[in-house]
Formats: sequence, structure tokens, C-alpha cells
Amino acid sequence: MENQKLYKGSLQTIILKLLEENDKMYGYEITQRTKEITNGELNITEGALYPALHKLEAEGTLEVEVVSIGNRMRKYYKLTEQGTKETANRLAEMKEFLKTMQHIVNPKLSLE
Amino acid sequence: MENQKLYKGSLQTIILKLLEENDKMYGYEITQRTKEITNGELNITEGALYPALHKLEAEGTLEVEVVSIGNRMRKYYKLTEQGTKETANRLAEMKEFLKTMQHIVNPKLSLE
DNA sequence: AATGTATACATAATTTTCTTATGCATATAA
DNA sequence: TTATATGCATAAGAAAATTATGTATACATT
Repeated sequence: MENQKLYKGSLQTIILKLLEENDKMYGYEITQRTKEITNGELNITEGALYPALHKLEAEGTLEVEVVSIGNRMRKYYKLTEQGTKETANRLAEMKEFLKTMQHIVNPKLSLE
Repeated sequence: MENQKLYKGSLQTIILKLLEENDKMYGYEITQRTKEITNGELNITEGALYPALHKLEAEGTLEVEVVSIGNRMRKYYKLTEQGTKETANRLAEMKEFLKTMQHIVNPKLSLE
């Protein structure tokens, strides 16, 4: 959990990937799901999450639907059509990045 | 080359890994070696490299040796004893990070 | 009744880490 | 003489985070 800084720059891609899998999610749900699938390693802070969601929405990558749950509010986010294409690009870049970093830190295992 | 932002936070680890393999290197050499081993994908800019080297030196992770090559100057950097331990930690964190990101972007292939 | 934890949103101040631009200087090739 | 390569450095600005704070409801514990 001290290697949080390595995740710098990856947050948007993580959000997009989760939304590709789950159709629609709200902010708090994204933080919890991320904690689960990373076994507690990655804790997305609210100060990082909400500005990121707002930015993706402003760019037209995500669209939002506000829902009342009892007396609480939820803002569900989902990929727009444009967002779906964008997600494919981001994931391709992420895979390229991971491959390159693997090659750097573990050159013996990277057969290529 | 448009996914440079994914490398945010990884620069120090990359430098340390190269120095673990090469004993001593100078700044310009690090940029060139990195370009080579990443097939041109990662271009470390001078504005990022030199401040990073100075910081690692100030922390006692690297030590420097200035050498004159003809009329030019080179500053060779190498790991200190403390830096060698630090490098092992950073590499372990990097591997954990890569594993986690693989799991997120490619859950089907991550058998674990 | 009070306190802590969980759910759910948000933003502001600050820090870290880059990019971009600029500067100095030598060497070599077009 | 102009461009490219080698080699260092820093300053201004942008991006993306951390940390701290705020509002509000709900439930469990002391």
C-alpha cells in the first residue's frame, strides 16, 4: 500500500475498465469494487475519484444518471458510445505499458 | 508514445533497475538505454530525468562521480549500499503493481 | 445519549511528478 | 552554416494525485 504512487496516471483507465464490465456504477461502488479486486492494495481516495469522474463526464466519455436511494443520492455513471471506443484505446495503451514495464523489470522472462 | 502518462511514478524505479544491472551510468546514457529497451516507446525527458537523479542522490540512494571526457563532462551515478536495498523494495512494489494491474485489465488471464 | 463506522456526495489547499521551454557548451555531419 | 548528437541544468506550468474538510443519512456500539 506504499506503492500507491505507481498507480498515478492509471485511475481513469481503471474506472473505464470497471464500467466496461459493469454497465453502470456509482462512485462509492467503484472504490469498494477496486478495493475488493486488488485485495485491499489499491484504495481510491474520494479526492482523486470524484474529480476524475467529473472530468470523464465533461469530456463525453461518461454519462450520469442521478438516483434517489431512500434519502441518499447516488450518481450512476456509464460509458457513452464515444466512451466505449475510448476505453478500448485506453486498455490497449495500458497493456502496452504493462508489457514494456515487465520487460524492464524482468527482462529474462520477457521473451521478445 | 501517447501513453506517457501511465509511466508517471515509474521513473525512479526504472532508473534504479538500470543501475542495478549496469553498475554505473550517466544521465544521457540512461535516456538512450531506456529508448532502446522500450523500442522507442518511452522517452525520458531531461526535465524529468535530472531532477529525479538529484533527488535520489540527495536521499542517499545514489552517489555520483564526475568524469571529464575530452572537454565534456559526465556525471556517473551508481547505487549506494542503501540504494541497493531500496532498489529491491522498489522492484518488489513494481512487480506487485504490475500483477494487480494485469488482474484488473485482464481478469480472465490472471489465474490467482 | 454519544461515539464510531459505513454510505454517498463534493471541493479546496497542497504536493508530487511530469511536460515544455530554455540555456550553456562541445563535436560532427550535411 | 545548419542540423543533429552529446551532455549537463533549471524554470514555468500542467496534470493528477494526497490530505483535509464539509454535508448528510443510517446503523451499531458503548
